[in-house]
Amino acid sequence: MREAMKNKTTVSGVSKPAPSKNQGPMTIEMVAKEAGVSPSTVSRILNGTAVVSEAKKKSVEDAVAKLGFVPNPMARGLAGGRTFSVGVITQSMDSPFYGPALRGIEDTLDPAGYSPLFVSGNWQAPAEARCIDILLSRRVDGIIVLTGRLTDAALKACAKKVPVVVTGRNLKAADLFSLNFDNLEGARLATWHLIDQGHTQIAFISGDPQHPDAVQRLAGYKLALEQAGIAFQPSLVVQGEYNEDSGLQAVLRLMATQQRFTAIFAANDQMAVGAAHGLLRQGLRVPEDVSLVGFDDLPNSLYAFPPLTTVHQPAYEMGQLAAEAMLNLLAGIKPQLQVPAPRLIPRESCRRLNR
Amino acid sequence: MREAMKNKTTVSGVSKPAPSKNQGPMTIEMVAKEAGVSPSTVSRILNGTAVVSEAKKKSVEDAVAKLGFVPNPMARGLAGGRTFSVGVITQSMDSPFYGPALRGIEDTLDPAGYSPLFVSGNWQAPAEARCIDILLSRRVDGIIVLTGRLTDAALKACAKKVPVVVTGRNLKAADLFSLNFDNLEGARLATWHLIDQGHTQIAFISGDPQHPDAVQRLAGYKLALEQAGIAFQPSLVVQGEYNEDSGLQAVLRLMATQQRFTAIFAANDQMAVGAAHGLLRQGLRVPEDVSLVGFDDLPNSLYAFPPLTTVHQPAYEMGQLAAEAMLNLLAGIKPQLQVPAPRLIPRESCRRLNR
DNA sequence: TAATAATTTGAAAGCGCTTTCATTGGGTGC
DNA sequence: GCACCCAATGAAAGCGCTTTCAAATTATTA
Repeated sequence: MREAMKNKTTVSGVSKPAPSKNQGPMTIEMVAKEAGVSPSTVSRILNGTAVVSEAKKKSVEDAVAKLGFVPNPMARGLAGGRTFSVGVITQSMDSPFYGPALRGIEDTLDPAGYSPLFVSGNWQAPAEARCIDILLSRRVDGIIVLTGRLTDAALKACAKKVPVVVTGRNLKAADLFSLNFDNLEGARLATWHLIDQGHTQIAFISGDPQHPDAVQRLAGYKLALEQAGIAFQPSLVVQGEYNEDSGLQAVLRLMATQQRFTAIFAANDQMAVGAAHGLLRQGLRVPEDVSLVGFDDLPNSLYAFPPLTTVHQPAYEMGQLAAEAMLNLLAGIKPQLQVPAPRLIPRESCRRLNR
Repeated sequence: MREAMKNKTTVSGVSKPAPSKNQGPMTIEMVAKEAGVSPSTVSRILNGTAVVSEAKKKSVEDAVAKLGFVPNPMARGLAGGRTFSVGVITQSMDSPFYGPALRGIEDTLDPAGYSPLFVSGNWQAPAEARCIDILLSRRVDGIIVLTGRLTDAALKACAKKVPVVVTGRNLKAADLFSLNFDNLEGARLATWHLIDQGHTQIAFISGDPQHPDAVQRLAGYKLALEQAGIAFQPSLVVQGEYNEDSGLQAVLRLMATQQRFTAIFAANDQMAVGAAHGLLRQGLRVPEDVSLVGFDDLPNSLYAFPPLTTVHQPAYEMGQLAAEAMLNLLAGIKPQLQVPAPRLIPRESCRRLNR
């Protein structure tokens, strides 16, 4: 079997376009002629839109293979009203956290014949709204929103026009599916891990309270404390902004208050890494002097110093799930998907407190 | 205004014919009517394709604004043969190195009215070839290839069909522009920095030699050595694979050889971080016992432990430049762009050797 | 076997836009 | 004032595909 000959659109080799008097781009009509049927029939076979006799089906498939025909998505889009593309609103193309989710989306959409269209909202509601406009103007068949700051109402309004899948929320509406990771439980787990190791003075570096997950994670922290019968101390909570530097600053502020603590739970890994630097700068070692737990399990956290104990958030799988949900929605099926439960990943940034 | 009626493009539902004349998607014809001109004129004004009287121009613009008209890209694509989208082949959506480049591309393309279409090649030539096929089948107006493993010939072949911009290479062809970062000079700089601090026994963790930049960086290392009159010792070179773990393994192998060295230059930051872990595991401190230099200046390297001395590679700017070059190519202009020179970023992972 | 229903198939009408081509009014030159 | 040219505009022909709609074919029933 010569694979090489099969596909003339391929670029991988030095493969020149076939010598045949390949006039301009290939059309469905040429396939029809080759197969000895009408263009309508070819279209029907290509899309599985109607029953066609086996014989014709075979001959069309042969013709398609022989000519290496690929339908023009523009024409398809124009005529059929579908573009086979789904918009994805992420916060930043290079976010260490959303990156894997994007990959999951791509990997899931691709085999289904859909292409993702990524746009960045940069953590700003107006920018995200603009993203939606751009995507709608590109006539995407659906939109996946990775968290973000849009109001629930805006999302529901969007879902009136195209199917929407959103992560990090809990809302229900027609043509709108939401996937939510259990941030509260994750944070509870993280805090509990520290408590379990004998810590009672646990500081918390929170994220921006504008962010629903930040709120949830704070709640999880409090819940664990409560379950352990430890009084919540507001002065042990310092706010960061989900990035490294803010974690570092948070630690500095925390230490300036003279508060005593033996452990820190940071609401995400980036802040935890920043915190580790802050501690070090103050002459404190992790985990000898202070235990540290993060949240997210970024790929990098395994190589943090020391390797960071954290709560695994399955970003790649979330991407896959979101894409799958979108495919369901697009197919008119109600998605029945569930996000994996949070899992604590113990590494070397914590130590058991011995009194 | 009833939103519910508007959405006839929805895929999931059975689209009903518009109840009233005015409903359904807006078309250029409606704008034409509103402005009292012909559709052709509207098109010409929208695209700036021909001279039109000021008066009509004004009235069309008003009509567009009033109706909130947005041209259907499918129709535009079909009729005009352009999609206003450019394909971008990256290696992985979540690569810490290419991420910023993607952002640069997005930021540059967007204001010009182009949308990027990102696809991942996963460091495999066949996958990249498939990416090209996908992009071509989507009828992108041009393709930006971020490094990758395709052969030069394949790229040139691709450039016969659409304009191509590629990073990490040096090739010339019609409708093909390449942007190359000076990896050799960067590596020379890094090595020289160590030499300058008194190191003479400098190990090198190389990247996969399949990779042109890996080869260049090795050459830069050798060049610096030569310039300093230090003999190149093959046994001080160990190969990694551009990821953290391979850096760690490389250090382990290096130490197993009993080779003496006071510094390591890793061909990228990820391997440098891995190397730091490997050294630590062997009881060696950075920089007290071994100085360490990386390459790339990943956002994260500032928060490595210790903050990593590295060679800054302007990924975001590279993305911008690539996009700009593509816009030039698309406009029929020959790009005259240049990549910024490598810059050493001294941080805390090196120390001066005092004898 | 005639008549009707069911199944395939092809012809043709768009989808919304760009672009060629022809037309309309002026200017211009003599 | 007439032939001629140029700029501005509109009519109409696609771009390549999907999807009616109706025709052609085959299966079923009386």
